[in-house]
Amino acid sequence: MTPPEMPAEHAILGLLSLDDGAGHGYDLARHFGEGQPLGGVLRLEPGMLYHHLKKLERAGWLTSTVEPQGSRPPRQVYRITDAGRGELSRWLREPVAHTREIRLEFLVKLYFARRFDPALAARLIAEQRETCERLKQSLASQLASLDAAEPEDGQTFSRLVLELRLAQTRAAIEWLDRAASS
Amino acid sequence: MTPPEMPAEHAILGLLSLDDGAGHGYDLARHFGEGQPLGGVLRLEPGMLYHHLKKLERAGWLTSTVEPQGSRPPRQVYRITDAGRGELSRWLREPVAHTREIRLEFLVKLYFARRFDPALAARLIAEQRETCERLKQSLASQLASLDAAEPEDGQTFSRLVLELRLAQTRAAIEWLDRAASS
DNA sequence: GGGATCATGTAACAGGTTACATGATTCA
DNA sequence: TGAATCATGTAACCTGTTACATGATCCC
Repeated sequence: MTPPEMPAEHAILGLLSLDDGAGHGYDLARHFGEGQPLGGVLRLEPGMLYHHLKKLERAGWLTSTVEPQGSRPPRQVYRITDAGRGELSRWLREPVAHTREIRLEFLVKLYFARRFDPALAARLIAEQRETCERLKQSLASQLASLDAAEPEDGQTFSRLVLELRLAQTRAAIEWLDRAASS
Repeated sequence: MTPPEMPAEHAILGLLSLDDGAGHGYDLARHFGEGQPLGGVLRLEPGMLYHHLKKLERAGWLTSTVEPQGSRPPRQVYRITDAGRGELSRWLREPVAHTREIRLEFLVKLYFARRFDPALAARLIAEQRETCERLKQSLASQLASLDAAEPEDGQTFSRLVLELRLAQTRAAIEWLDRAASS
């Protein structure tokens, strides 16, 4: 489970959890459109949304029932399970491992953490900051050992790569500090 | 062709172009391993590499011939075509559209631009800087219009999203400025 | 009557990841 | 004898994108 951790599926769990634990596809879809705060971070087309709902049900994190609507087409109503709530809160407590995941997955975590509980959001931000700080140290030491070795072909390029990562990580840390005080 | 532009395939074109225009899969694979400068940016498993080689041949950017080796297994030798060289140089002159693409695609472009011609690298960096600068202005104005509107629910979160993008874009610009002078 | 909205999907395709298959040869 | 290297791939699986299919109802 190290690589992606699927932010889309956790976002669905989060929305259902905020919304009394239940909802249907069409309703959830609105949150992932333009103009919506979540839509500014994570775009989800209807096709993928329905796909994720089925996957979450297979995983035991949702259950579904059909609700006839009379005139309207019947709704497939999904309800989050205890296992689903457990998975959601586990996910909300873990910072992301890589700087590149901050743009998408961390922002989604932050969105829900803030809505659930400001203290949870504060802890998440603090732990993400620590993770980034460790990464920064690691990158800095890699840079130092590059400088210590004798100059090789391609060494200038490798330094540029490390410097870019370092710059992005530093920017993330500064942003996290501002995020902590809002 | 707007979204990905497949850096892996252009990297293969670039390697062949540097290496007298021809090479075989196993040989190319070494450049994408650990310790190699390109491998620090773009990891390519053998399976995907051979897949890309066939795709590039279908596109007319490579041709292939079989070279028997006597004792060793025969090699499939790929040679870059004029169309392939054209595509490569087109790609090398275009900056990437989004900040998130700098980490992978722009770095690959930069790697080859530097090896082909320092002047090409300098132009690429300058154009990428302009693209980032335009992005920065756009983000800044989006932020300003958010602040001008009356406070809504979720507006704080949307501001955080924009501030993160702005911070990452600013960091990229500063890095590009350092890259220009090395 | 015609378009937007409600509501749920399927199909086709593109791309990536991991693991495995094959089989000879060179080297410790 | 056994591991690493040379050399090329296939298979299964997952994620994601785009477009389309269906059919009713509400509102102008």
